[in-house]
This record gives sequence, C-alpha cells and structure tokens, in this order.
Amino acid sequence: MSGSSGKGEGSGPTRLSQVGTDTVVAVAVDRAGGAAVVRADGSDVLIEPQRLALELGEIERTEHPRWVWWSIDTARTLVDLGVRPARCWDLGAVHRLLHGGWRADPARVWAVSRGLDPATVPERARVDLFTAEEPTGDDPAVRPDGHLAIEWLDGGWATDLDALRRHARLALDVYRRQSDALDRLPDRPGAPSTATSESAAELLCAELEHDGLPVDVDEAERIVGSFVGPRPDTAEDERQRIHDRDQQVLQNLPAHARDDLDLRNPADVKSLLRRVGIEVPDTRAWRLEQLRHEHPIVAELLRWRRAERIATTFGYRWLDEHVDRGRLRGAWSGADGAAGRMTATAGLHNLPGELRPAVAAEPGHVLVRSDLGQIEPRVLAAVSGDAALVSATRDDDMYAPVAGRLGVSREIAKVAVLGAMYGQTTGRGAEALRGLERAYPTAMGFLTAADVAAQGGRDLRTVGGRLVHLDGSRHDGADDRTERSRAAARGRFGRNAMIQGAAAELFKAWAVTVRAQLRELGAGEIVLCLHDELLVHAPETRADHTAALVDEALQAAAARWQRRIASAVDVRFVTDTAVLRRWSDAKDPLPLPR
DNA sequence: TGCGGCTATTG
DNA sequence: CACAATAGCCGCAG
Repeated sequence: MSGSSGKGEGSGPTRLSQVGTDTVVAVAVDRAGGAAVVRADGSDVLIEPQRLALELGEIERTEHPRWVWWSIDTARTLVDLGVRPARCWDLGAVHRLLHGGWRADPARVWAVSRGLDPATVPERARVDLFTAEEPTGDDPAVRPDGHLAIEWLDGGWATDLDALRRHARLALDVYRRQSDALDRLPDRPGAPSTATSESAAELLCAELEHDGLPVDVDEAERIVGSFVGPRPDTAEDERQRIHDRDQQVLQNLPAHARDDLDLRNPADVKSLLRRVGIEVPDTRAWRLEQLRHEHPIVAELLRWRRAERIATTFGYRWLDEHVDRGRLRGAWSGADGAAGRMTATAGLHNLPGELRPAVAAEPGHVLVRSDLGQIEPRVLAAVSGDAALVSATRDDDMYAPVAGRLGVSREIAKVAVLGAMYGQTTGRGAEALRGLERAYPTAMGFLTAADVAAQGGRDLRTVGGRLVHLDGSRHDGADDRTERSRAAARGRFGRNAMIQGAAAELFKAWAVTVRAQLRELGAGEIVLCLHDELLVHAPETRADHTAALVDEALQAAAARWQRRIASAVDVRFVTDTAVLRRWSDAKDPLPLPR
C-alpha cells in the first residue's frame, strides 16, 4: 500500500478514498443547522436539524461507513444525538499523530495538510483588518492564499446546509492528503492503522465524557466526611472548619509561635519544624514520613495534609462540580502533547485510593476491571525487537527471567529495567544497568539511540508513527551546566516517549477493540481508561462474557499492533481481569455467575 | 491576573 | 522521587 498518487485534477491527489475495504463519508454537523454527508464519489446528503438522529443513524446502519470529521466536536455532537458510529477518521487526531503538538483546529489542519506554513495561518484579528481578502476563489471557504476562509477562524462553524456541505467536502480532501502522508511515512508501515485506532479513541473520549464513571454518591459523601467532617452549611461554617483543622496542628506549638504560621506555605512549615528541632530541605510527605516519630506535630501535619487535600481537591465542591446523576464526568483527550497518552480532567486519572470504594456499579451491573501487566517492558521488547527480551515476555512475570539472566534479585532487575526506560543513571539500579547492556544490547541500544537523538533536539516518531516534537533551542544566558542538564532531560524524555508512546498506542488499540465488541454484543460500555487499565460497566448477566471479551480483545489488538512493527515480533501481553462491584474490590473480586 | 514553585495524587 | 498527567495554593512580578 504505497502512495501512488495518480494524476491530479486541480490541486488534490486522487488516491482511492478507502481504508482497506471501508466506504468513506465525510460529515459536518451542527445541532441547529443540520448536517451534510459527502461520499467519496461526490454524492451528498443534506439533513435538516430535526431529522439528524434518524438519518445519520440510518446511514450508519445501511452503509456502515468510516465517518470522516474535523474534530472531536463532531463526535460529541453525534454522541449527544445518540448516534455512535463504529468507525471514524478524526482529522484533528490524525494531524496530531502526523505532525505532533496539541493544536489541531481546522485552519491549522487544513494548512498543514496542504503543505502551507502553519505560522501563516491567519488569525481572526488580522483578517478583520484585511476584509479585502474575503474569499473570492471557486470555493468560498478557501482564500486566495490557500488558507481556510474567515468563517473557520475563531471556531465559527457556519450553520446553513450549504456551508456544512463545503466543510464536509474540504474534510474529504484533507482526509485524502493525510491518508497519503501516512502511507508514505518512512519506516512506519503501521501508521495508517494507528490513525484509525487513534481516531476511534477520540470517539471513545466523546463517549466517556457523555457516559461518565458510575459513582455511589452516598458513599462518596461518607468518605469525604470521614476526612473533613460533614458538609458545612454556610461560608462562615466552612471558614470555622478550616480554622479548627489548622489549630489541630498548631496547638502542638507554644501559643506565641502559632501566629503568622500558614500551614499552606512550605516556608512556614519549614520554620514550624525548625521550632521543634527538625531541619529539612523540603517538606514533602515521603520525607516527613521518616520523621514521624521525632515529634508529635509531624504526624499531625501529615494527617492535616491528607484532609486538606481532600477538602481542596476531592471534597464536597469537587462532588458538586463533577458528579451528576450518579456519574463522574470530565473532559477527555485522546492524546496528550508529549507521547500520546489519554488524559482526563475532574480527577478521573488521579483519584486517591481512599475514594475508589465510591466508584461502584449500578444496580444490576458489575465493573469489569482489566489491566495490562508490565506493559512498558513488554513494549520495549516489541519495539526494539530484542530477541532475548522478547523471549522473557513468555513469562507471566518477565522480570523473573531478566533477573535470572542478570544474576540479581527480581527487585533489582525491575528497578534496572524501569530505570533504563526512564533514563536513570544513579541509584540501586545503576550497576544492574551494565548487566542489562550486556544481556539485552538491542533493547538498550534502541533506548540510547532515542536518548541521543532527543539530546540533539531531533524530533522522534513512535513505532506507530506519532511525531514527538523536541525543542532543542538554547536559551540565551544559560551556562554550560544548565544546557547540559537540559539536554539530559530531553534525552530522558525522548527515551521514555518511545516506550510510553508505543504503550499508549497499544492500549488505545485494545480499548477501541473492546469498544467495538461491546457495541456489537451489547455487553456493556467502557467507563474509564487509565493508561494500562480499563473499567467496563456491564450488565450483571453478561459479567463472565464481558470479562472474556476484554481478554480476547487484548490478544486480537496486540496481534494487530505488532503487525504495525516492521521487524514483526511475537511479544506476549497479559491482562489481569476481575469482575467487581466496587473499584476498590480488586483484591476481592466477585465470583463469576454461572 | 498570569506564572513559576511546591505539593499531592495517579499510572 | 527517574517518565507522564491534572490540580490546588502561595508568592511575586506586572
């Protein structure tokens, strides 16, 4: 599948508009204005707003197309309408894959797809000064200089059907160009496959935002209350609570020393500790933990920190803001700016362990929790093609054979492997690192190559084709030592991005495979993605079925993902899957219903 | 009001 | 206390 672009008429390449055997249609939709669907053969369907759900649903059922759209905004609108397509192509997501970075607004995606300098993309304010530059060409959405016209520039989305049809046609044009670019990417034969799974992941994000994570609100309130007391009735009440909690710590000091001490100010905490004879370079919890027995105020302080954290970040205000009708909802992103992991707001990705009992299946349902075991070292074996490391992945615990080969304990082997992937050069794993170099030279060479390239400020690409941009610019006035430390940091970042990024691609391939199969079988819905862990909310009666589906989906996704790698290898990936009532029940799973 | 530093949580 | 993320509060510069 190479990009033989035929003779072009006008400007665009005329490559066949298909991914595999997919039928491709572009869609532009606006809830108030309707939708335009444009097929690859140029035919189109215009849909009035009141018939959106009906007709879009009908196209999905009868044509089963791959839907092309500009960004996750379209996915959100469709999900909102109750339309959940099986397959899609998200121009914004593919743009980020091909070109890196975070910004993927239509004006930018369009410009870059046509080889225009993104720095010349006009901004709204500038365009206003040059109204003479209003579109005059064949397509009123495209300016004479090749950039998208004013209607696109500030998120403005024209809502009449003619404009929507133009948006869809232009989307199809960008799709063809992106598809070509992916086919031509050197040494990344899997890039087109990454593009479709990254697109589906973006759609999954829209669904996660819509569906939310099931929360037992009473339990959540109970847990928050156990840290910070009952809900304050008034603002004054709340201030009093905060004061009381502060005094609980400060009463350990003589009265005259309590004033002017702010527990929220690290410098004040240092001087507080100095008063009781404790000198510390910083006041982080792990450091204070070791001094717990030195003075009673240390334990009080740690307890205060815990409560303060719940009160400020995961307290009643957090519940009120993010939990609605029993679901915790946040904004999801399919790929962060660095290596391409999914991200989420509203605490979905950093919920403290104490709050996990509040994440619970609804009546008649269960949570199927599944996580990938040792995903990063397994991914390292796959992307580097290191035969010895690949054979270590046959073990359920791949650190065991590594430890055996190195002649060190499992713990040391683990620290060394993780250290190699993070770029650690000192500490306990440092000596074992030399052993790794001898035993797994191909894997270590892969990491070193990424490190060296990144130190030099050269951009990298993950095995799936994601561009990881590195800023190699020198800062004026930075001395040699500073510059060396910046280069080293870039090296660690680049080395890790190749692993974390590839792992994120595998994870998303798994997640969207699970999504597709759940959809077909009505066996539940994904409610959380957590880097290497999936949470599926499933009907109780399908619990064992759903658990099996999740495991089988990994094998299918991992096989497809490995076929993306030029030096195809056979790494074993493993899951740990359990059926639970509450997220916290991981240690005590439900027996599967017979 | 915006930003860097510090802190805490997660994978 | 390496790699990544979100998020709160504080002090300080503008």
